[in-house]
Amino acid sequence: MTSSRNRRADAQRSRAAILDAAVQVLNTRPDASVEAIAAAAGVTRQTVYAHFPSRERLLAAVLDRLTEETVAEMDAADLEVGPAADALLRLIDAGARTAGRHPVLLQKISALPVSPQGDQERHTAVADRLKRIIQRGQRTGEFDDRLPPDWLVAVTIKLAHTASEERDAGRLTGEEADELLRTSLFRLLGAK
Amino acid sequence: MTSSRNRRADAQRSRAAILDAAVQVLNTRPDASVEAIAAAAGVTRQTVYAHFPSRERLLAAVLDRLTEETVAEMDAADLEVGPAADALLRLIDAGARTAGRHPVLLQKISALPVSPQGDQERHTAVADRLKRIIQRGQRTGEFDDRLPPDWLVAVTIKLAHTASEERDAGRLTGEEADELLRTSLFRLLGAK
DNA sequence: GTCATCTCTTACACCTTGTCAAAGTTGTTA
DNA sequence: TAACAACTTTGACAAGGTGTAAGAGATGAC
Repeated sequence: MTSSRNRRADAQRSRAAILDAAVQVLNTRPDASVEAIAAAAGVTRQTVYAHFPSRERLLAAVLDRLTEETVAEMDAADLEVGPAADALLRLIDAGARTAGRHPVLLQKISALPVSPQGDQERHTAVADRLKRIIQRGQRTGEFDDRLPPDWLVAVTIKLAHTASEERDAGRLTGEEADELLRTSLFRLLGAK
Repeated sequence: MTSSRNRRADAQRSRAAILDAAVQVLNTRPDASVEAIAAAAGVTRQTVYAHFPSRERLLAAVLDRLTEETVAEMDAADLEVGPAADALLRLIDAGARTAGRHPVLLQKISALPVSPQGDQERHTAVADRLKRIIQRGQRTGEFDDRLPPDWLVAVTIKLAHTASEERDAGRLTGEEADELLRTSLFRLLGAK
């Protein structure tokens, strides 16, 4: 739904290089300067400003890119197929995998002053897919339907984050985190 | 366990004024400059630096103060008394009340580059109280004991945050949020 | 090959953090 | 109450960040 209509191939390459560099640099140093990002992209700071009007908008574009990545990986996971519980776990796994590739970035940047509106759009992109699975599970009776889907969506995302954090902090192994997350989710959803 | 040994009354007043101002200013503008905070405290920027070696340490001190506040309110809630489920709800209520007084600040600052160590200490202060209740509930059979207390602590905190956010975002009323939180927590804890 | 587009260089204004030194002021203590 | 130490203020500085601007140079598109 966007942008690059009639842009020179040159410009598109620059934009992509900047975004790539931003993802990489910000992932190890979330407060990196525009200068540093430009340098990593092999470009001048002014060129960055030619593509993104401000640092904030650049960060927003980075988040958009990561969200697209995540959504794509989720959509490759055949969410409409099989038991809702399995689809749910596949979706969470897809999300965790892409998020795991950019741990620092997602941890630090997501909580920063980006746009509240864009934040909403990014959120709904993945939330919608989650909601569809939960609703399907409630329709088929796999999940209890006494809790509203929107609430369960929010809670599921938070639980997944919790599991990731506990694993990253070394308080749980990967298997422990997976198991606890699965058990907790099923209790919440009233699965089975 | 700290600091102000033999400090002039003057200095203590300044320090308190700075922290008060910081809480107030940062709550409406989380990225306020040290200058702005100093001005709100009726003090020069250099005076702030006389008390706190850096902006970061000032923010850490602010978080410490809010944590103390929260912990105090929690300890006033008779957590060792009555059914664990009730104590749990009282604790969450105490936390939500103090956190509700500084919504922006807690939302934005907590995720910022403060110290990872101090962050841990702050976290354990409230987590310990939560953990004690959960363990008591598991001992008495009020709660299921198949999930480890540390995990349940982390999840409970996250659920409480979720409820607050959904309420703040206008997607739930206060009562709805309370009810959903209660139901979800009890499912997770295997209450009853 | 021309032209519009994109990039680079250089430069600037402004803000913020952190540091320093010297001159004030105020609390404490004798 | 006088003297001293502790605290605050004023003024100034360096370093580094964001955002803007103009003009010269390079390069893709047609």
